[in-house]
Amino acid sequence: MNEYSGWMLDLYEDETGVSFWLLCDDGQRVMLRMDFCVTFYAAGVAAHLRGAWRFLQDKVLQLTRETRRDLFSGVRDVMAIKLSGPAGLQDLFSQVAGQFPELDWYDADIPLSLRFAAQTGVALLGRCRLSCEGNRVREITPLDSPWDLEPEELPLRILELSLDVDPGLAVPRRLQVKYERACYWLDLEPQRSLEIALVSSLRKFDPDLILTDYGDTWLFQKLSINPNRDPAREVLRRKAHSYFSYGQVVFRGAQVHLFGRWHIDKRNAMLYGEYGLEGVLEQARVSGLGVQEMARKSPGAGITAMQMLTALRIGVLVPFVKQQAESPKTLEELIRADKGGMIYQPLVGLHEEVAQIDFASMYPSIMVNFNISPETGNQQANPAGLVPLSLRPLLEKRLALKRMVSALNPRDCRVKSLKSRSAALKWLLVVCFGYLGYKNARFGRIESHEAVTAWSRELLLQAKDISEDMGYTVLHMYVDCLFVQKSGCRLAGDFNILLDEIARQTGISISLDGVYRWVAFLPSKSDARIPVPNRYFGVFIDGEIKYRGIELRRHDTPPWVAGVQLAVLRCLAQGASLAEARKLVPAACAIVARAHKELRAGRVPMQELVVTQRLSRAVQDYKSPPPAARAGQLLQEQGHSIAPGQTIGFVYTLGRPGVWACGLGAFDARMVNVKRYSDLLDRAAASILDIFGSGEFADKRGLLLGFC
DNA sequence: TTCAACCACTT
DNA sequence: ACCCTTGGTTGAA
Repeated sequence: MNEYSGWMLDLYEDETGVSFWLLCDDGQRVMLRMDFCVTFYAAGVAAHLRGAWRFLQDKVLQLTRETRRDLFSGVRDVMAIKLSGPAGLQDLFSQVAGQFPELDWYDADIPLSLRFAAQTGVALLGRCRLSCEGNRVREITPLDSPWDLEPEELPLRILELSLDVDPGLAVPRRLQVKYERACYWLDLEPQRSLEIALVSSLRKFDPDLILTDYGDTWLFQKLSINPNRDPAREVLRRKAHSYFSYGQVVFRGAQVHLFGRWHIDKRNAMLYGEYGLEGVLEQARVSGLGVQEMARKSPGAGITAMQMLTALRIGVLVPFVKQQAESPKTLEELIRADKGGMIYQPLVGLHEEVAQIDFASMYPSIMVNFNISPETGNQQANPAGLVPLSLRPLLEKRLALKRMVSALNPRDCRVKSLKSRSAALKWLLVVCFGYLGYKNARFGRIESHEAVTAWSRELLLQAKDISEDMGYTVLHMYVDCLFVQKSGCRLAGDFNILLDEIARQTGISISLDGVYRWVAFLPSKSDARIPVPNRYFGVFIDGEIKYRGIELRRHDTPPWVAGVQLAVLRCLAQGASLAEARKLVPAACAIVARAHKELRAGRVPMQELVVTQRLSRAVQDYKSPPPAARAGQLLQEQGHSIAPGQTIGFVYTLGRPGVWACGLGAFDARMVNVKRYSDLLDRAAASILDIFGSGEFADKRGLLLGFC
């Protein structure tokens, strides 16, 4: 008998059960094998079940009759289909489900790592102790939990590979290799020598993680080496695809997954930029999904995984496809229910003595506090539902991490990692609400979705009433935040009593985002009398600038325009009060005027003028192609492949087709459409400056140009 | 010049 | 593998 202890790095099916990799406490990386049975279920009318029984009889380890709970329809008689290992489950299931489509199928598509976590209590990235005979595991015990706040640090060996240029824009020539303190460049040609050098680096460093730029979409597509730690495996390749999410088409490049070690392509990872590697690991840890999966999938996949794990633990069947349709509604109910979050239009203009207060994780808190779940009838009195059960630990962990951050000195080296982890958990929480209303979610139900928004409106109105009772004026409310004003209240402490009272009465924690020196709520651009929600900017008492909805926040604002807009804001932020900010308006105008001059003189670098936009469809499917589609067409004519959901970078140019696409080769600076950029800049400047004067910014600019 | 269709983005 | 509106551009009358 051998004993091992360490972290579970990787887990995948093999011929007889599962293979997994352990990062041992003594630094060894070992591969072990374990017997592992898997079960899935079918339910339905007896005749169909008998047919499926006969079909499966000689193909599986065991067939039994059991009773299990379906979240929506209650206890059901089911046929349990047990296999001796996960290998072949997918094939068998698609065969039998194809033959007997009338049956309801359960637990048929649960990721292996979740089954393993549910059965053994050991999750990926978790610590465990093992007893083995040879390389066969006989006993496995968890040594920690994904909910530990400060897990022992995982001593990962990371190898970084990055190209000298974006292969979408130019032909890469060299590859940078980084490992611990080593850092060197390799030539990409001849490929044979590159491969020999890489194989030797892999052997020498034996990394747990290969972190690349464009590894998915380019490098590992091109190379013919096997970068796995498990040499018996081929890499797993997934094709590029586009899908619809968050109301838009998203393009995912092809993927290369490894066995025994991980590959993450930073450029093909969903939200890597938001929370980095720390965040990805945190999401993988709490969701139970593999690191390579979690990095490339949306947080929605993580939430689904967590709900599946909860279902496995509490013995609820996981439907193969969602069973529940929306229950019929009267027209009146439809109209009443079809509302999102509460919005109270802002009072357009500049304001002082204003605080912004936010409910913390409002929607998830509502789901937990009011027991919102498909099976609970959204009644608090019922036993805790599946959705709140899977959400509560997440919510509590994030809160605890945030508390740890605020207890530390901001310069403490642990802060960054804690913040990344907290941001990663936040995304999981945010997406959970959307999933309640998502038609293909396994555990969604539109009534629950609506119950959440109904509660959120109720709570916000409650907060408004409390504020007004306490003598504050509410200037603006938006979904989970409110802006309150009271003369004499200029410091954070002045709002404590209000915060305490709201938290006490609503039962949801609320925090002060900050107190503004001044804040501007902007009107609609088409009609200056009409306020628009959530379009504002302001300066907090500590000098920090906050802005929402203006050009700076948009992805398709060229960096140059965004930069000037930010410079204008920073200029105004130098004033200690609104009165002083007003005095700085001419200086801010001068910044804009100088920027115009730079542009006309051709001194703005091309990269600063690039607009990036996402294509929602194939280039040829546009009826009136926007600039990004025309840029895409140019690229396509040059032989690039352009897929829906892909992001295109382009510069506005003179004449037809009016754009130049990044990746086309040489750019002629004389082609820049100066008028177009000039207008974009004026618009961005006007977004900030118009509110400071009664006249149009454009008029003042004309005057100011005379001075400059 | 006006207007409706179309499109991308934000929260 | 999340739902739903506003600001801006295009292209035809």
